[in-house]
Amino acid sequence: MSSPPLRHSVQSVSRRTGLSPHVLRVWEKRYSTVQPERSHGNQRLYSEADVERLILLRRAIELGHSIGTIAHLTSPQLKALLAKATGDLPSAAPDKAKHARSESVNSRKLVDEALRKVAAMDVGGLEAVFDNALIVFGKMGLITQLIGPLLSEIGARWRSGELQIAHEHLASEAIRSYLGSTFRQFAIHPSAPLIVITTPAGQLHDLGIWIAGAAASNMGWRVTIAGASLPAEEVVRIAQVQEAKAVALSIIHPGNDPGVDSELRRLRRMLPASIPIIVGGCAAVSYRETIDAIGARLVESFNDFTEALEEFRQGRN
Amino acid sequence: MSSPPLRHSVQSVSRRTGLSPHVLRVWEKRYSTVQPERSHGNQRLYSEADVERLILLRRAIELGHSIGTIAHLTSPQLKALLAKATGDLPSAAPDKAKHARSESVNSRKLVDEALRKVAAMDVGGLEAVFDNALIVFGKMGLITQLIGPLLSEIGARWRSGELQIAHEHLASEAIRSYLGSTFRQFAIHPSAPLIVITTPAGQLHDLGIWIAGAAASNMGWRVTIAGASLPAEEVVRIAQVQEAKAVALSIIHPGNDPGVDSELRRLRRMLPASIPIIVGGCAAVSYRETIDAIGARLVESFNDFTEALEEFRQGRN
DNA sequence: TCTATAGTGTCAATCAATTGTCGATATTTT
DNA sequence: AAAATATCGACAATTGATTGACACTATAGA
Repeated sequence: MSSPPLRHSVQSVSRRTGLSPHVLRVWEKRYSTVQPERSHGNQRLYSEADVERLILLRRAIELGHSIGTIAHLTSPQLKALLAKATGDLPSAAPDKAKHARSESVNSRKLVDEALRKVAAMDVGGLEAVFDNALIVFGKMGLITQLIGPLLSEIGARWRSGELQIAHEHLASEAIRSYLGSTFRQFAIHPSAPLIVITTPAGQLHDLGIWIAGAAASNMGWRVTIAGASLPAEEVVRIAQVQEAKAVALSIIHPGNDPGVDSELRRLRRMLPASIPIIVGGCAAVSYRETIDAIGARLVESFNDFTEALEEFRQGRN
Repeated sequence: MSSPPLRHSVQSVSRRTGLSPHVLRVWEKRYSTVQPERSHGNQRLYSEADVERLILLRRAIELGHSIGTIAHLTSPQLKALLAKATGDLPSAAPDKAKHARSESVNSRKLVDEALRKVAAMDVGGLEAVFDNALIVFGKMGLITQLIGPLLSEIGARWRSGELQIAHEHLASEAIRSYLGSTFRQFAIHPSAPLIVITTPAGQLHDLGIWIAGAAASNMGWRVTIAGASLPAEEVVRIAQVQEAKAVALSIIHPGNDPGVDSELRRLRRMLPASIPIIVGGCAAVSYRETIDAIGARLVESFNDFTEALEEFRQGRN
């Protein structure tokens, strides 16, 4: 009741929407996109609803629509439009898009921009790029379209000597901290299914954990990040105590570590059969045989992972 | 009650908030942002709550809001505002923060409670304890009075077999993510001094990094977390590119690693003389000789660390 | 193929409001 | 005595509003 409506200044709306103050004003004038109140001194005061509407418009434009054709739509209509273009099918291929071009172009641009920030060791700038991507692509898109490709690129350039370890470390920490604070909505229902995420013992690169965690959290799961290099029996302990609905492993680095095979087998042996195991990460395919043998779910892409989550969510409720 | 409520001078508030004394005063005059008590001689005495509120305002401004439009908001409203801008999925958590039950919460009790949560692998509960401590003790107190002791306890109980690796991992991840999201909200002025924090090559336990980072951030520094196990030359590279005012190393685990000595020496050799090196962590004392030899600053306690930061802050401006 | 036109984003100029900084001087703290 | 703070008023810098112009793009039509 006591909530006097929060108002936003042009500048902050610009940050949140990624639209320049100029554009905000000119849209208002030409299309009456939103009509913010005015302050005593005639400055615009946007409501939260205004901001949300502007974000919707921004996303629609990102998909190739032109402002003139969508400015008059109501917010629900805009949402429907966006849902049709993206969310509807997680197949993530808006192929119908006469404008499919724009999406990949923008994603590519953002990755390049992020790479430049990494090369310049500009952590703040990198986070700004993430912020922008978050507006345009949403949380899931941020991961699939920006962070994923970015990591591959960094890896490639590191191998080619173009970037040093320091760059890789900085980027990792920035991504980890960004994901951590973004998907830290731990206030999720206690009834939500819970997933334990880790890497097999011996695996140090833990970035995959955070990416998977962010994705799962975004799908409405409670997430327990169990840290890296955890022996099977410890993973089992956690999963049991927390009554996890699934366990996910991220395998990134070495593609031929026999230790990983045995860890996978041990894990399957010790974990209650009702708890499925999901294995992903760029090196995961190398262990396909073992994964199949123990009946785990190999996910080879992001969509795979989200589908697996969907599938196991109802699982044994 | 017995403890006199801590009050802060303009100077220290200025450093912690990144707002100049001038701004603090003029805000107070124009917008009544906070109304600190006055000393006998009419000097301002800010409470911890005042500081936190100022930090909230600072962050809101960082996000593009103008002081005039937000100065009158209550602190919870400010938090809501910030949540909107960052999380974008805010409405989910209408904080059950009725912890108003300020029964004599002492730190010992909180540590015990936290330990119970860790033993029960209740990550959410652990974070709730952190939240609680944050309110009662403030950021610094959270670290010194809860997280520090908690880590020692966990370590002790792990050695005694009472807790397993899994517990330690869970707690580590929880702490890391909590600290990360708490202190990454700072995007302090570009003019603030910057510190690079890392561990010497070979050091894997990186929790100390996060604790130091949270502390430094709380003292008004910009923080670059450079990740763990970074070779000296990479640290140097980062420090130079980012024009760091200091470099901090956390040494936790092995007390007698000759590699650490040589890394320290290499670091000192390669780093510009104007950039001081701070070394801390529970195993740091073991390297006292080397630390002294290279003229680095050994910090043996939390207060030491904050003092060192004070000292180097003005450093070579 | 070329051109006209509509749709868009950006810019410049100007005025007004907002906000940060400074100087002068008196007082307090160390 | 030196350093830090308080107060007040003045001033400078930044930001925002408004208007009109301009440049770029795509497309319809000649």
